[in-house]
Amino acid sequence: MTAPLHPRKNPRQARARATVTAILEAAARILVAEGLERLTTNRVAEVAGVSIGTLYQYFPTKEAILAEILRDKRQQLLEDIRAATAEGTGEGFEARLSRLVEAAIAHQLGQPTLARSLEYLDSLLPLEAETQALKAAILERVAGFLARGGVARPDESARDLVAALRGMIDAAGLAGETDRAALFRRAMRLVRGYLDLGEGVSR
Amino acid sequence: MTAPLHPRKNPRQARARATVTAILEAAARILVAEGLERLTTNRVAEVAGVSIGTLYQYFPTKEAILAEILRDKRQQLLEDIRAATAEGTGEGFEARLSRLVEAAIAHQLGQPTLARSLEYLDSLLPLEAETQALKAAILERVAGFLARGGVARPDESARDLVAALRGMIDAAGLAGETDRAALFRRAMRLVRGYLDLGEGVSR
Amino acid sequence: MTAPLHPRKNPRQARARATVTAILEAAARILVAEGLERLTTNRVAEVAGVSIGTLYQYFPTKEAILAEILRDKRQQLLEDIRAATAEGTGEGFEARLSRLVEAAIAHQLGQPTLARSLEYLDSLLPLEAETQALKAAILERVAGFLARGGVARPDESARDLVAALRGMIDAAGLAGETDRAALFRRAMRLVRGYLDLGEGVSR
Amino acid sequence: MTAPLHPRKNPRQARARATVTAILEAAARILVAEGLERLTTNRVAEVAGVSIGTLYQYFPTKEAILAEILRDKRQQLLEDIRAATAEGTGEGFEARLSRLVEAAIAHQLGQPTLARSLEYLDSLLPLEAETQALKAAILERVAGFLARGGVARPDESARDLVAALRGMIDAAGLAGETDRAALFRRAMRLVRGYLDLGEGVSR
DNA sequence: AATGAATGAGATTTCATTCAT
DNA sequence: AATGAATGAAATCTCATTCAT
Repeated sequence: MTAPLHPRKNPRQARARATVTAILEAAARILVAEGLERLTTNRVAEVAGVSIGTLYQYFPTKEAILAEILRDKRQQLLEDIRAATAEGTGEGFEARLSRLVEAAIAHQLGQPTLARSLEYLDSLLPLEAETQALKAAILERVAGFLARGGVARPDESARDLVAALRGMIDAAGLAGETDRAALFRRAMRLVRGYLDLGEGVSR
Repeated sequence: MTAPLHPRKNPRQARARATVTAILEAAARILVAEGLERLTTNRVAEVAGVSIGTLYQYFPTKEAILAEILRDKRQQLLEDIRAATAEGTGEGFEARLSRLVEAAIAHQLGQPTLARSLEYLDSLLPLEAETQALKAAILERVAGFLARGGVARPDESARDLVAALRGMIDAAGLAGETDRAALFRRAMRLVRGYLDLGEGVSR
Repeated sequence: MTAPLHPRKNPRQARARATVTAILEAAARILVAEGLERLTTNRVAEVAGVSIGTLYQYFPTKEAILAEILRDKRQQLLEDIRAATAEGTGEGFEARLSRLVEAAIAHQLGQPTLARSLEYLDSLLPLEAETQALKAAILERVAGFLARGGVARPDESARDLVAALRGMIDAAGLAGETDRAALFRRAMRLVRGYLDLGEGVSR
Repeated sequence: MTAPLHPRKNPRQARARATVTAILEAAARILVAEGLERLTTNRVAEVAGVSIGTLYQYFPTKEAILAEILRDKRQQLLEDIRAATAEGTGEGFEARLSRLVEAAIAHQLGQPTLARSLEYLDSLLPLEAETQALKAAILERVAGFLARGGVARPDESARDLVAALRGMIDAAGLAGETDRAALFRRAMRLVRGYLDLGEGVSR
């Protein structure tokens, strides 16, 4: 129930690191192609080309594998958001906002099955602190950015916008939409509208 | 996989109807309280107070039960949307839009676990035609409403708005928000902004 | 860890009761013939002639099966001891003592592997209250009997005698001894000696 | 099953001897603290501070480790019994008997978990010849001692007494008894009674 | 119509042991 | 001599579904 979601061993040798990578990639591949319910530890091991015993050397439970993937994805998103909202680039608020929305689209549009599965996972597992912290850090970063842009109630706004964007991008992905530029324009309209930024040039 | 998702029998007698209702309510209750992965057919039967054999008299598979619940929910949402967007009430576009958003909040905010589970189910199952048709009908109805309001690309806009609203309301529910009026105001801001309706009186 | 050791279902139909009996008998048979470490749930189901699923309908864990067997054995021993030490039969202390020793031999000598396994189990499992209570009841009954016979420190003496007797009978069984009369005479010598009863006629 | 239970290598070098000792001590420690079922070869290696590969350099199977521990314990008991029953010390039969019982208590009372596990092991494994021979040697030594004291059927008596004593001491240990002097008095009563030695001064 | 006993494929996980380095 | 990554048979247990009554 409160089983550890952390990896079991820190792989020391190069071979071991390759094995861990293979397992994570295999699991992600299955998630992308078939979804959560088709992902079994046996299948992960098989796709990764390792034995089931090896898988369990590095991950104490199936959930630990999934948690690791989710953590990786979130970590990556957080870094993209940091880059998009970084200070001192000479860019204005709106330019940064654009890059934020672009990052969200890049993060989500490619693999809707994976994104959906991970999101469902998040509500499913009593996720360990670090992954929850990443989620909080993402919201915090966005809220900070909004606050510097003069937005009222930045925490609430960050939550609203992140969730609305995710919903919209996810639906577009499921509907098979691939024109990122068009999606970006609509997403910007949504965000700017919520923030009462007026017409803007990016329209 | 290609098993029929329709109920096996058309319950004609009162007792049979009561049994079907009990099963659906039991399943919904489990979904609300514990989520999809804790829902087993044996548990549904137990909670419903019928035997597992009886359950399978009325539903050919577990998925059929879930599909029925999803169908019911969607049917209800469709009707609420129809009522909100009905013509000839003397109301204007914006008033109807408000009622649409209110319907969405009413539909989603109460039971986030249930809503999440059903949404995940939707992406999970090869859902049967009728349920998919309901989803399409909902989008179509919203698109028609938007078109009558002069919105360009109504299909795309309907999909965007429904998805963004769902994401935002869902996140608010998970975050424990209960102030519907405040949520409504922000949702309206989102929708009006996307539709470029200008400031408005926010109702 | 603290999983329930009680049966899962109370079998209502005759068939179900027969199944439970078959499972318990199969487990006991494996214990007698091969010992604890060869006993697996799959083997128990196979020997019982039921499917593994059926086994788990009635017993939540492997330990629950073993606990039930141990409980049954103890219950039976307790009843034999009660009969042996019952009041109002007109018998004297020594005659009852003889019957007590006879009961111990009858209980233990036949199936040394079973007895050893169950004893080891006892120290292994955090056995549930009822089984522990039976153990205590047995000691209490013997202690009460000794007290009525004028023995000092009856609790301590009961524990000593029960344990010493069990050890001796167990060793005799393992060594292949089958002459119960001879074993009985030595056991009586042990017990009478410990109790300082002098030569006695039963020698 | 028919695998050799002897160590694989004769550790000639000091380091190798230290490794073997570390492994045996680690296994014993786990046995004392957690019992047989928690003892795994990987855990033994970890606790011993060596790699699993190294462990298998010195012991062909897990059982070989356990057999070695049992052999050591038995060897030690045999030596204690030899010392207790040695001739030419000017002591009489009863004094030697006392020292025998003291040796048994010293051997068994301290670590009931270890003792239980080893005893169970004995009945479990097809133990290798040397360990069985030690067991026989112990009984033989006790039987010889009893024979010199004029006891009839010395082999049988040795088996009975050793087993009864072990049972009694084991139960006292499990019950948490720590007063060795009191236990010794009762043990002597048991032994003297069985041997018909009369009241005695109980030392 | 209803029951509930029974099924068994399949999932997760462990652990003694091997072998390339 | 030592390491530790890798193996895979085998164990426990679940749960959707069937079918005799």
